[in-house]
Amino acid sequence: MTVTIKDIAKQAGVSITTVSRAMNGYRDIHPETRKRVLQIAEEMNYRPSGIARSLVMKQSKTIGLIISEMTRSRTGHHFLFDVISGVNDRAMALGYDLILATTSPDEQHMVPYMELCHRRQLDGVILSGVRTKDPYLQEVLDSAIPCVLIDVPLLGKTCSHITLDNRKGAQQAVEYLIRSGHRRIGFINGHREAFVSEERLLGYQHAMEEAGLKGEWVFYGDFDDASGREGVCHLLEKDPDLTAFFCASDLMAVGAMRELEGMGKKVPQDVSVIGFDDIDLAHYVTPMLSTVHQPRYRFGTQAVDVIVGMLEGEQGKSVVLEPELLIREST
Amino acid sequence: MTVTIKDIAKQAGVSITTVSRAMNGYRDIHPETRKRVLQIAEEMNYRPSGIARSLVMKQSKTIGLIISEMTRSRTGHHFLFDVISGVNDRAMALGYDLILATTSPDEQHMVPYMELCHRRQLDGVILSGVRTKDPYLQEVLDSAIPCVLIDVPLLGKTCSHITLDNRKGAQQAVEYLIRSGHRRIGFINGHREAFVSEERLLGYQHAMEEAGLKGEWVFYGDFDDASGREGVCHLLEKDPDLTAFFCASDLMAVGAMRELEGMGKKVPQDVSVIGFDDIDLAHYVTPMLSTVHQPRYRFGTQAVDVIVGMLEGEQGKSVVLEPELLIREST
DNA sequence: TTGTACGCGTTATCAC
DNA sequence: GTGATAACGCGTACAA
Repeated sequence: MTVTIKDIAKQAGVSITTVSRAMNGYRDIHPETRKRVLQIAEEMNYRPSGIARSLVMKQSKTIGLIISEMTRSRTGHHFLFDVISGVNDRAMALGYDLILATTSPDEQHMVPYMELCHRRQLDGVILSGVRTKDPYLQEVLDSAIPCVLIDVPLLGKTCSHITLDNRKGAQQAVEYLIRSGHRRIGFINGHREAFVSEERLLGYQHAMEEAGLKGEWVFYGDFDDASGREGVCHLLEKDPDLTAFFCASDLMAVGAMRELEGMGKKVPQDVSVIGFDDIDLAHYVTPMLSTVHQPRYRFGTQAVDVIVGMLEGEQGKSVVLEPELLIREST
Repeated sequence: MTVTIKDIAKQAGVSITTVSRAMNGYRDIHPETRKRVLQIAEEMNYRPSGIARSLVMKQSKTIGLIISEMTRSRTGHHFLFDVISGVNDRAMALGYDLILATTSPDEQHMVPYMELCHRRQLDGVILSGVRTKDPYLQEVLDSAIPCVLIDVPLLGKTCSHITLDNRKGAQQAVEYLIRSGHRRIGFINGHREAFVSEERLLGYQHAMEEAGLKGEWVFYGDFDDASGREGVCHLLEKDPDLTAFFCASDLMAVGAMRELEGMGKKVPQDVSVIGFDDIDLAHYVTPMLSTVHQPRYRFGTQAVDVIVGMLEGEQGKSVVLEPELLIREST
């Protein structure tokens, strides 16, 4: 038997209205009464029902974190955990509960999405892992419920996004390689459906052009280590004289290093490798991987802040975090 | 304006009762009517409110995943992500929503715990990261709501747990080292407040005794790589002739390897190292780490299954998963 | 300062 | 087969 305000009311000899007022800290109530009510509530071990409250208040104090392809891609692991962690911490701190959900790209016809939103009356939603041309992105935009996209640059009245300055990050990495004397630099990118891939490519190209370097050695992988290996093979085949690789993920960078080792090339003596993300792995591998750091945890906390901002009437906005180039042993 | 069954009722010219029946697939309703109602619902883009439903049904179709010290310990990362992933997938598949929450050991006087349970009317709860002597464990046990503990061997009417056969896992690892000819084997354990630590110690001791080995070289760390390094120093100081280390986590094992390298010892030529967990990192480091595999994802899926089982009236039970020794390059 | 009464969106129990 | 109507637990005009 869960105890409700009605029980408390009876016990305290007042009406439920009074109990409700006491609980919610209204001032137009006799201090004596409030004290008594509060004490009785305490004694009876009363716990308010968020469910009932949501129903009448029309807001659930809940935000949803929807992740695309969470399980499928081993890749996401390192990135996602910190994002989840950040979202969770910030949401809790602000008094929101967090509902976690996932979609596969196939079934994400917005059906499960909108359904979840209404079913749980989500106050706001954070989307991660969405591909640029996901069919239901438009629906998200049209929807009235505030949402923030991670790494997808959509903007709307109730739609914000948060991302890293990927172009700048890539540019810094490549510029560093160039300053280190490299001229023939391969770029192992992520898949084409990721917005970040476009941006990182732009950064790569820009840095190369600025330095007056002509060639363009680009391979499209899938962010995982296997495609890092592929990338090395593929690019080296096109040009055996490459002396450096910039990879769009640490996992691909590690794969690249392993492949290079297998081919008898030393990192960083013979060829330099630089990654992207700065996952834990980056400083556990040998040689320790130079990389572009992403403040993943902050992606999460900021996402929540942006949502709450929109809940308070702010327009959708664009948050761009700063990358940070970390030089370790692989360059 | 969210559309409710009332709107549909009006539109269809029937009562809300009929609508409700149509939606929930009752049979005592005219096929024609049901069809019409369903179609109108579809047209109006109706989404049922789980909130309202929960209120009257007294069950929310929601399970909570409560993680202790999620952010604080970098250690948990690799273990937790897969657990979360498993819980999420299985919960979704079974029609449950997942609420994620965290506690710090300081403030976990059950207040936030029980509060969350009632606030969201959780049908069941999964706890991870709890330390053996957390004060509020008892409360969890007493509570009427079904819960399953991960890696804490409590049992009750509505309380199950799920864990690995840690003793066997440790034993297998140490036995392997012994079979490989090692006699002086150090054990770098996790902290004392973890149940798994006790079990792994037992496994280590058992294997040593079985082989008639007398010495016992044990160090208590904290599961992270830093304490792996410490462990090596500490134990080697006590006995410079140790030729192998069994570590209660992969992270500690990696730390141990790094420390050994720093001391000029080759792994595995001079000394063998074996870890526990089988996190991704294990096969990215050089040399690739031999370790005891934990089916983390299954921890998650099983946990959900157990909860649902209890929801259907089953008693609390104990699920023990099988470890698997993975031999790679560090031994 | 306090109480009455209504509504939030559903399901369930009755009648009809 | 279908429709009132009463819950579910809470917030809140409006009265008193």
